Amino acid sequence: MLDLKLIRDHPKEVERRLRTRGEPITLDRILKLDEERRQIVGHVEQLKAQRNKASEEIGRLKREQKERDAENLIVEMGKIAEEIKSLDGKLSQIEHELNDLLARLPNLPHASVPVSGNKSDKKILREFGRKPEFSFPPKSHVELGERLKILDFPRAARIAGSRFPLYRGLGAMLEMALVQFMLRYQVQQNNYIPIFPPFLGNAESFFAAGQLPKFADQVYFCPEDHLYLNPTAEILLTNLHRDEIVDDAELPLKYCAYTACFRREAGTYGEEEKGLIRMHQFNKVELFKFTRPEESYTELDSLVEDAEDILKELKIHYRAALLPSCDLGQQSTKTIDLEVWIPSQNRYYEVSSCSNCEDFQARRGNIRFRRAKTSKPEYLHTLNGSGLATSRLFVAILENHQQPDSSVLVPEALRDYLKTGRLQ
RNA sequence: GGAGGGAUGGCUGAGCGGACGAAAGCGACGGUCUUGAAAACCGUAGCGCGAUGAGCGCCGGGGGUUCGAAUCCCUCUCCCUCCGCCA
Repeated sequence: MLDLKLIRDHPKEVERRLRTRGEPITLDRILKLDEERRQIVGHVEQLKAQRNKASEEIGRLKREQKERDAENLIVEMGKIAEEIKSLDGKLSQIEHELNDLLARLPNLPHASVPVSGNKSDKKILREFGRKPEFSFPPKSHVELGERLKILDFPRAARIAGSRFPLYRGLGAMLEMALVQFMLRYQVQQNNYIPIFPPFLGNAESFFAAGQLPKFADQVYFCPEDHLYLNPTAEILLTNLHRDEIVDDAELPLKYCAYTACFRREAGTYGEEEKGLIRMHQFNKVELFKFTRPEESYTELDSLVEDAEDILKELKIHYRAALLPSCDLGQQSTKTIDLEVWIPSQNRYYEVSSCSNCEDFQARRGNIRFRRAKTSKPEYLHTLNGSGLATSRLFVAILENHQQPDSSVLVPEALRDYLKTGRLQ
């Protein structure tokens, strides 16, 4: 959520920056509603002041047994009460629409973000390793998974439907090993506090993180219980400190969490997204930070590096890309993606997306901190990043480390978990 | 799923229609005292809108009754106790 004051004071500037996202955003309606609201508020507050004074007077008169004077005043106030009621009604209507419009506005892109309407205009920041070279035609993870009997899409479809994963045998072990390894690494090497959160959340939580109201159609919802299934632990972790004033001495707070993630993926198709690439359910270890405003961008850089550590440990070729303005998620001011090489498709795929949301979520969730005992609470900044999504990592490991005989070499870092160096 | 009891400031907890933005205690902050600290004593202090003013709003959320609601009514959410069911 953007600060309404900022919109009011610099409407043209805000509009221009929002439009770099490539959406035809206009603030006219918001500005008009804000103006109307302020007018009515002025009027109704005046009436309420009058009412408060009279009510006090009535109380005093009754105590002094001046029933008749009190009675007169009560009759007089009846009219004002009605007027207040009608104005309050109008006001809540206006505020409802205003808040809804505000809640759907995306965050302002950061100055360092490349301005472009073309998603391929990302800036490659750095690469690690190089594309593997094969002396044989490399197979896709789908084919490898079938041969090794570690992935079973037909049976997953029987149980739940298309786009659900089913890992079997060493496949199941590998998936769990990745989760274990990543969680342990981030906790022990990079000092994140591990969290095992609920996998469902309420509407308030989904609103605070920015998922609601705009993206309601992308999440699974249990209407009987008013609960939403977790699409990313970012949402759950954002709400760890909702409606709290965090102690300044604790900042920056670094959390990581494993969760299964569920997404409806409504409206996504694509021949190339075969196998595990885009699922309704996948596993992810999430990194999350609450920081002071002035340190959030250096913390974003270190968060990206923390996620990169995992790919380096697993010896997978990847690149880090700064996304252009048109490719930013609604709550993000700046996003850096990590993309791994997928040989069978001859292209890179995102396995991590690290974003600074500045105070966008903090404002929605009322998450603040206090610099000193006596100072005013301020909104803090929230950052999130995958560290990493296992399902796509699983694909990268299979395809990048495959051998001529269709076996797959297990990266050193995972061998202790699997008790074997090779999937075959 | 059934039956009850709750939700008040950083915390504990009183208030149950008018002098209440809210007693009291603890904690916090400032001061006095002290070589320093503790104790004691004195003082300050909630959050939001608004201009650091006036004013308005906020006692779990939403709605209602009333001239006036922390207080009465309806509804939702959450927590606790008991019964039932269950990994």
